Amino acid sequence: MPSDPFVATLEEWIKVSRHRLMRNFIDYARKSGLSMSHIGALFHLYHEGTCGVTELGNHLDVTSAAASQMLERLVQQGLILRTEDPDDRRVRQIVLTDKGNRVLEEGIRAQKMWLGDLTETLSAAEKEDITVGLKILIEKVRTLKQPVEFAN
Amino acid sequence: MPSDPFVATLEEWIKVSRHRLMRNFIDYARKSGLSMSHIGALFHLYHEGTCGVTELGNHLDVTSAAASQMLERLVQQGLILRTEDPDDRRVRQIVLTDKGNRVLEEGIRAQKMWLGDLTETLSAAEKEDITVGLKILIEKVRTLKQPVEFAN
DNA sequence: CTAAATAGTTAAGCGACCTAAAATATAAGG
DNA sequence: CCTTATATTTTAGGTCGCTTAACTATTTAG
Repeated sequence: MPSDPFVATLEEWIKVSRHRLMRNFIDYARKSGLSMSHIGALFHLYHEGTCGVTELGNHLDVTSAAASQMLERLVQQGLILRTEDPDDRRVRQIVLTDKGNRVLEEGIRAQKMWLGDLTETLSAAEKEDITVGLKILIEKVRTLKQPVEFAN
Repeated sequence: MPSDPFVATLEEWIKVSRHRLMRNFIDYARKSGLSMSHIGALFHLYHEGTCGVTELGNHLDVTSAAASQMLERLVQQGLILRTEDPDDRRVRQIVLTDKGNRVLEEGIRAQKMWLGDLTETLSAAEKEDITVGLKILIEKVRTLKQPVEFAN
């Protein structure tokens, strides 16, 4: 129970929206047949653009052997592309394919539909008030130091 | 590219916070050693309070045999309790134990820490603006019809 | 009382995914 | 050139989680 009413409101909002995001995420994972590791890998690539096998393994906290095997499956499913780094031929450059990108975007679609439903219940004045607050939040989150090993 | 600036802002906020929530979630899943199904089951119980084996299987989209086996593991880990329904002795009543609750709350803590960091960067006026907007959002989400089979 | 339906568990088999260890290829430093 | 370090893959072996099918227990309907 935080004393700051702002913190209480923010926590409440995160709680409410987390329930929705989690459901979307879990349902999506099951429907797409992707494991936690797969999703972790695809999202890392989605945000980072490219990375090597060992690097991805570190990120997911598995051995490079495990990462190699998992990536092989993703290659076979056509979700990622694995090419040689011309600068250091020991390294593989992993990138999402168009199909991989589409699979991820699909997981995001359910959230957009939810937002659409939400928007319909709001008046113009309410939208304006919310927009003001969210714009501040977005700006601050962007400048906030990232606790994990990569940036947004 | 939505024409409504409100929708654009809301989508942007969800995008920014989703990145953070996903990372928290995936890291948490790996650290706690829980599979996607485990987490799906625990969260269902967290929100619903109790349910039967087959019911949970339907929710997670697996057979009742799979649900039974998974719940057996969760029982052994002390995360859930499985008792007989006195009204229909074929049915089992599944509930979270205190330990199960603690494990879930732990997954939520990382988010609270992030919010704490965020709060420190805000002025009182900014907090006020954000609070106004979020309170509207929370209220609307609460009254929004749930698309899935359960309520918040 | 008996037959059919329902809830859950158990058993066998399979694929996914992880690890450790060995193998392969490349790079970097004397 | 030779050694050592680095990046990845392959192999062998174990555990997990899923399915189908068979089985037990209980309830419901006739």
